[in-house]
Formats: sequence, structure tokens, C-alpha cells
Amino acid sequence: MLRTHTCGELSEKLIGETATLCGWVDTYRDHGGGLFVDLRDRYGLTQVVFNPPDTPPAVIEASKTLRDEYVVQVTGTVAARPEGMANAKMQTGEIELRVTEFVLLNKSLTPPVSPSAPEPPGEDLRLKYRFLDLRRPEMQRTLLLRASIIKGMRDYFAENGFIDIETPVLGRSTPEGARDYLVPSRVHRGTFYALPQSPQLYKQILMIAGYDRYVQVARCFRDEDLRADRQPEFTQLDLEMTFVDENDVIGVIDGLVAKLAKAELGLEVPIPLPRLTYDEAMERFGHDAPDLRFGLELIDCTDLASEAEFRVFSAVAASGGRVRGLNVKQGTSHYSRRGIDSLTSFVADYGAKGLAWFRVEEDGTLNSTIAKNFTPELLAKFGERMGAEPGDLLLYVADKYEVTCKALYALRSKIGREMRLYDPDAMHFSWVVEFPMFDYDEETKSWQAMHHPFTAPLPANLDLLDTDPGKCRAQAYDLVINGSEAGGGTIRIHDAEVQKKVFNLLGIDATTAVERFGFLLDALQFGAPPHGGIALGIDRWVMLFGKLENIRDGIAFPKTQKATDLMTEAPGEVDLKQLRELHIKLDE
RNA sequence: GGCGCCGUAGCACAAUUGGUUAGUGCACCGGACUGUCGAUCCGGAGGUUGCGGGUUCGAGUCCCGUCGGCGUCGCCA
Repeated sequence: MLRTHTCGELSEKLIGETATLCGWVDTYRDHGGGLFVDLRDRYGLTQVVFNPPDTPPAVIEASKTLRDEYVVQVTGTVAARPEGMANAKMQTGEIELRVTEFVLLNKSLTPPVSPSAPEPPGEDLRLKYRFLDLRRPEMQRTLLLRASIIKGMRDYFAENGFIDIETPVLGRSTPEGARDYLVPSRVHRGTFYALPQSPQLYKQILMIAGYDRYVQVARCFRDEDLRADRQPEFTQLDLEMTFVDENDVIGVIDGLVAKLAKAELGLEVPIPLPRLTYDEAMERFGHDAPDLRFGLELIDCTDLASEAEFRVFSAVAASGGRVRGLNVKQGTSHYSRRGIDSLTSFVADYGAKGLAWFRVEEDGTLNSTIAKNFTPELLAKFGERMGAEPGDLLLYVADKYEVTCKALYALRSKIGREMRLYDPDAMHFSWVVEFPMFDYDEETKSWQAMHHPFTAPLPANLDLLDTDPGKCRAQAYDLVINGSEAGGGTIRIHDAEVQKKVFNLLGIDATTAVERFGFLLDALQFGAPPHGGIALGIDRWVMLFGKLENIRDGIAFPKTQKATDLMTEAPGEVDLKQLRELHIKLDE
């Protein structure tokens, strides 16, 4: 070892001892007569002092060449800092290392990303010089959190009898769902592997094979456009269980949530976690992953709206649309007339044609430019329905149900954030259950699987597959943390007949089904047990547990929004020779 | 694919209504200094204002295009 201690380790207990530290120059302060260096490694900072009389003159002289990010090995005596010179801001601020000798292990160019700067530079630079960015204590804290979360998960599942089994990365493309990343086959001209969007089919096969509790930390790939909480390759804690129902899977994850919330955040999370159905979530919050850290629920007023002279309301109500609103408590002081205008243009991005609003006056009456279209009695009913009190701001979107959901969900999130309706440190865990099996694609006039085509319907809904697929609910469940989908799973179909029926509904004919999933259909006929599972988005857990603003900050080497790596410059061009071997000709 | 914000020295930012030689701090280079901790003080060097075009007597600033970063809608079973 080139060192006897780390830079976070020396303390008053070690005063008088000789120690050797290795690390990077975080900052240096040159006083002419002597030099102070804050030496950094991932454990902390220690002030090392090149000063007479402890440090020989030649060593002091040599130390003058030190610059930011130089790598050094220093040996000296651990000493208490002189009277009044302790630094309360440093963990090692009571002591310092008085250097007697040092070795310059390596120099550094002037770093474009300074690990010691109070604020990091632009993200493009951080990604290009990721090796410097990752030296920042903030990044190190995050990656340690990530490692701890993953270890916590692995330990938990090992303790609960799960077997870690790896599944292939080179698999077969299944055109459903997200776009695949493809890998051309050299051996088989014109054919391609696909990188897994998830290990879904393999884990079902493992259940059929009798490995009744499987778990894996699995890398997954989806070639879709990115967001602040989405990467093209991401990591899932994937698991599957045999002879279980929905409650069993949820129960296992409840235990994991409680364990990790306690271990990583010191939070006591009561379990079982609260559950709400998909329909309830859409009705109350307009979204299938609502942020339950605050209220501001959507309130339906369609029946009242149908009585209004106001054409916008009555026409929507008459045509089967919905009129729903939010009561922004004490919102009139937060949103001026101009503020409301900006909310109006905000909801327009979500397809809402307008935003109707009322201020609640001191006497409790509703006032607005549109108030004249309502009778006082009807306004009073609106006020009562909304729980209106003086100072409140009532906002309404009148439109098709889907538009009211999207617009009001977005509006609720925006207002919650702007009015600070929740503690940013709060953590709220919940389940959303009973998702629809299918949703209808207007463009292709066909049913689409809401989750994936292997999701089992609720037992009581089996008949609906034939009579009314839109009403059929699934044994599907999503874990929601602070309004973010942090995991999702289903009980799978283990009956080949039901599976065929679902494929049929999805427009996957028998030939196609056999072509794409023949192995699964085969397996289902050889004693497939009831099974189900879930996958947790580890990157999102890290983001949420670490209070990060985007998913990239929780990943050592993330991709940009255009799915490139600024450090390695992937993706890159390849030699013509490589293309030829793969039987690929570029279309240009 | 659409929309929005951003791009000025190694880094973070400034530059009046379109107007002189594009400034400031940190970093860097040289010097001073025996206890600092965002050290301080003196001096210096460092610029194709992302790139291309246009408007104008004159463009960092306005317009068009393009590249890149971020956010968002579509998309993400």
C-alpha cells in the first residue's frame, strides 16, 4: 500500500503518529515560507502542511510546484492544529499532517471541471470530462448511495430465498413495446439480435422451469427519446415468483421499501403501503403515478356544468366530456390575472382549449369574467362542491376525459411545485393497482396491451375479454414514489388458452405469435405454474432517494438526450470491413 | 419529429437602444509573503462571441439556417 490512512481518517486520536496519505490536491495555499494543501480522496479532505520547522527546506521548495489535481503521496506527523486554527467546516479540521517528505505521483493539466469548485460547470463539460466530474464529493456520495441501494436489494432478496440468475443480453426482437436496439449477426446474414427491453420472457421461462424465486440486477435497453428521468440503457431490479398472487409480490416489495427507506434515509415507512386503483388515481389526480405528497385533487363538476349557460361547459358536458377543476387554496394571492393567463397557455400544451377560473371573494361569492354566464345559485353550488373559501382560486378544464386528465395533472404538478405545497424532502410510497388490460389506439383502431401481452386479467374479469375488453382490468401494479413510477409488475398468464385469447385481441395472429413467442407458448403447455413479478427502476430509486434533479446524476456514465456519450463519443462510425462482415451497406 | 431555454477566454458570468480596442472573478504564468483554509497583495498572458449565411455605415446583441447541451410534447408494451 502506498498509504497508511485515507484522507477522511486522521483524527485527534492519532496525534503524534506518523502517517502516509495519498490523494489529489483539492486546493493549495502558498504562503512563501510554507504551503498548505487540502488533500482529497473519496474518504475526505485532510490539510497537509509544508512548513518549517517540520518540513525540510528542500521539500518545501519542491512542494511549490503542486497544482490542482496533482496526485501526491505525503508522509508526516499527525498534529493538532495550533490554537484557534481548527477548521470547524472540515471533518478533519482539528488536525493536520505536518509533512516531512512527499512524492509527486502524477501531474495534472488544468482541470476544465474542478472537483473542488462549489458549483459544477455546465453538464456537457461534466459529461465530457466525467473522470473529473466523478471526483466531486457530490457525485461520490451519489454513487455510494447507488451501491448501497443495490447491495440492500441483493441482501434482502437473498435473505428471502431468491436466486440470482443471469439472462441473455443478446436476444430476439419482439416488435411490441419500445423500439429495440439491434445487434447484427455476422454468422447469419441479414438477421439481428435485440438487446432486452427487460428480461420479461426469460424470467417467465425460469418460473416454468421451477426456479420459483428469481432475482437479477438487469441492464435494459429501449431506443426511445429521453427525458430527465429516462435513459436508453437503464438498470432494473427484476424479480419473479411462482405460486403467488398480486398481494404476495406487493408484500415482498413493501418489505424492501421499509428496509431501504430506513437504511438509506432513516425513515420509518409504515407498511403495507397505501394502494389506490388506476381508476381512482385518474379520477382524483389525472395520472397513473400521482404525487401524493400533497392534496390539490381534481374535483368533478360535470353535472353542475351541464346546468350552466356557459356554452363551453354545457357543450362539453352534453357531448360526454368532463368538466373538472382544482381548488388552489389561497391561490388568488399567488396567481395574479397575468399568472392565470400563463397557466392558461400552460394547459394549452396538453390540449386544453382554455382554463376557466373563479376567484373566491371575501364574502364567499365566485367572481370571474365568465361569472355572468352562471346563476348565483349555480355559482354557489360550484363553490360548495369545490370547498371554496375566501382567497381560493378555482381552475377548470372542460374537455374530453383524457384531456382533463393530462392538463389538470400537469397543472396540479406545476402549482404544487410553485406554491411549495409539499416538503421537498418528503418521501411518499404507494401502489397503483387494477390497471386496464388494454387501451384503444385511435390511429390503428386496435387494442394495445397497457403493460405487456403476458399480463393476466383479474380473475373476475376473465369474461370481459370476450365481451368488453376496454373494461377488463389486469393483475398489474405500479410502485409510485413521489409521483414517479419506480417499479411495475404483473401476474402473468400461465394458461395457453387465455394467452391465445389476449394475443387475438391484440391482433397478433397465431402464426405471428408462434413466430415471436413460440417458445413461451410451448413452455406454457408444459406445466406452467401461476407466477408473477415486478421490476424496479434502480436509476429512479437512486434519483429519488438521492434527491437528484435528473437520472444522469445517479449514473456513472450516462448518455445525453440524444443518446450519445460525450466522453467516449459513442456511438461512433466503424470500419467498412466491420460492416462488410456484418453484411451491412449504408444507405447513403 | 414538434415546441421552448441556453451557447462570449480553461471555467462561471458581464457587455445600455445595434455603436470605441468585448470586461469581471476563479484557474493559468511571473513575483511578494512564516498559519492559511474560497489565503492575500502586485504584475502578465489568454477571445474566429458554437458554426454558416443575411440585414445594417456598424452585429456578441436583430433575422434565417445549422450543430451541441438541457427541458418538454409525441414516443417510452
